[in-house]
Amino acid sequence: MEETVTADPADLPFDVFSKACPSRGTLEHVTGRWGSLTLGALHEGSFRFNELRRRVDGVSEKMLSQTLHALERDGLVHREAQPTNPPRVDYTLTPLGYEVAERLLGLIHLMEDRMPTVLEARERYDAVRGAR
Amino acid sequence: MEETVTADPADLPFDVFSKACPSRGTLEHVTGRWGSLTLGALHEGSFRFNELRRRVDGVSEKMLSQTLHALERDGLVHREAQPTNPPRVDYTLTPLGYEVAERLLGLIHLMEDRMPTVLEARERYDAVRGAR
DNA sequence: CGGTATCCGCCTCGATACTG
DNA sequence: CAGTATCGAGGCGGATACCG
Repeated sequence: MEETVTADPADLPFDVFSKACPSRGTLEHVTGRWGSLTLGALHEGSFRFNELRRRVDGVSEKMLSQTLHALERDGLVHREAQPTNPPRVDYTLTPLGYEVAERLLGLIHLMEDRMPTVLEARERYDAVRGAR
Repeated sequence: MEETVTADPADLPFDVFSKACPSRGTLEHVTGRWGSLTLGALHEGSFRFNELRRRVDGVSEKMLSQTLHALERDGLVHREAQPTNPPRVDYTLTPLGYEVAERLLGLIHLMEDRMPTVLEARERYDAVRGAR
């Protein structure tokens, strides 16, 4: 077993395939459109709000704020606010967030790496069905 | 075999953090609500449409169909239809789909394993801010 | 069985304006 | 700078009906 997690999945009480399981919600925060990109960015280090906003191309203030709150609540992101003027807030990953980001980035890099294959597959698919 | 990707990410032309990059779309198919669960299920083997529907608790016919089409178009899922009566269609992962599912499951299992920590973090967060 | 077509509510998301 | 408040459009997704 090359698993680094501690137990056999079948023995765990949390099964993401089950509709009611809270792990599904957290998985959605992590893998969601902005969640994945935010965690990916924070893996590189600490960011301030607007730095993050520029890094994650296309995210709105509202969605970034919402995303950060969800990730903070799940214990993946740490928010450090300094009561200065102008205010300064730094976002970093927690140890758990870092573990999650590692795996997420593995996935992201794999996707980026295999995009030529994906693009070829799309062309083939569209060539057959695209006559629509 | 540790890293199976071939190049340094910085050298690749596909950057998921860029709004216009097609890799972002594929990442969303993979990590999306139903995409991730569908790939996770198919990692266990071949499934027929309604088997999959039962396995992925809560998915509707429409969304499963839509999800499978997107994944097939991206070259992650192979669809094998037998022209029998009644019809029989089997879905399996392509080699690329299998690679992707491996990483995705790594993430999913980590999340399931760490849910106690997540749940604690939520309680702490809600205790402080929940007094709303 | 394995889907597609259509309708439609709701909730996400983006744009804008405003606050500390 | 670091957000919150509000609003309106659109698309996600469920329910239903129907086809091969």
